[in-house]
Amino acid sequence: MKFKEAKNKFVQTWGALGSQWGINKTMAQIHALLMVSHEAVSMEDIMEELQISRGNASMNLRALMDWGIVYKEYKAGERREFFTAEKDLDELAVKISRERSKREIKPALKVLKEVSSITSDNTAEEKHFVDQTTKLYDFVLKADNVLDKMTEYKDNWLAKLVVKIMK
Amino acid sequence: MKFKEAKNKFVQTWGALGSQWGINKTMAQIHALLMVSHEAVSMEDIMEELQISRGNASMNLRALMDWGIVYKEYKAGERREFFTAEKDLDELAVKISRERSKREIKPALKVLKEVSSITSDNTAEEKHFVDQTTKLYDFVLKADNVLDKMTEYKDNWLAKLVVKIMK
DNA sequence: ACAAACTTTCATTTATTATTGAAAGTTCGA
DNA sequence: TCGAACTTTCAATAATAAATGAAAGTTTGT
Repeated sequence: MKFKEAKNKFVQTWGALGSQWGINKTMAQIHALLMVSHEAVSMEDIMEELQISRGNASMNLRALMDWGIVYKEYKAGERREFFTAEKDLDELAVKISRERSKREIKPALKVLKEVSSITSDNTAEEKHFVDQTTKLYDFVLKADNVLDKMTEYKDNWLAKLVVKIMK
Repeated sequence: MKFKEAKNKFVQTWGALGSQWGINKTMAQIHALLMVSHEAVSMEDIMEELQISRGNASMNLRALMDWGIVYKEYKAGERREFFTAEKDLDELAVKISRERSKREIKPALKVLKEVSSITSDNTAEEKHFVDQTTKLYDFVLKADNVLDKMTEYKDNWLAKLVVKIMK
């Protein structure tokens, strides 16, 4: 396989993977492209390589920056902006975890707490509902805490986790 | 909040969460509904509660059964089929992890291995590509192994992980 | 072997989500 | 302060994904 082909395959695969995890394809592709670029890339070049419009590039770059995993860079004497991705994988995972926790898990926890707190008539049906949603709340809370704790290690957290868990 | 309202809110929330994680809304809603039902539910009742068509219900129940997190149940003297969800959360998490690993992570790993194995000319560009995709391969492989190891505990794995990790 | 009771399939339709591109906005140098 | 070079916004459009529903399929009791 030649470099260009490999790069393209990587970008496509990363994009498809993104879709399956609820991240829009172009966003994941831009991220992939920046991850494997050895130097910062202009919006123009991103548009060209991925064959996407200016608006699309702009919006998804903004989203990636909101996630904190892509950065703007300014080059001396250049008017236009360049972009780079976070390339440290531990850091990348930490940021993605934090964002998903904040955006999705925390709000879900809030709802779980609410719905598990209804004052139930004691029908079997309602008792089961309260019981099950309470368990779910506890479970998700615990999982969220674990994630948080793991990412606190920050540096090399996955490797450290491997050590802890394998023995 | 009344029971019916709480149940509905839970089902809606679970559905929305599903979407954000790449699982279709109805599939997640059916799963939510079954999770909090104290007894097996017929297809007719699912259609009624979620206001969906027969075809939709059938297809998503099939998908949930393929994931191994919803089961068919037969009641004595009843012609129609009833459905229940896996209610043990450890078991549920294990099954979801296994499936996502099999369907998404493993294939991605295959591609990462491929693209990181190109014979690079030694341009900085190509060297960086090989380096970065190799790192990514190692990272994803390690993460997948951790997931696997964790779910091997099966019983109460999250609680055990909490113990390991917090100290 | 038939028909009632039920489930599955899949071509068509509908809903959702992503993308485009042109206009508006911004920044910077002269 | 003007205008060139660039970026952002957002209404319109296109692409994708999900849902419908009627026909085909299956199972079971008689």
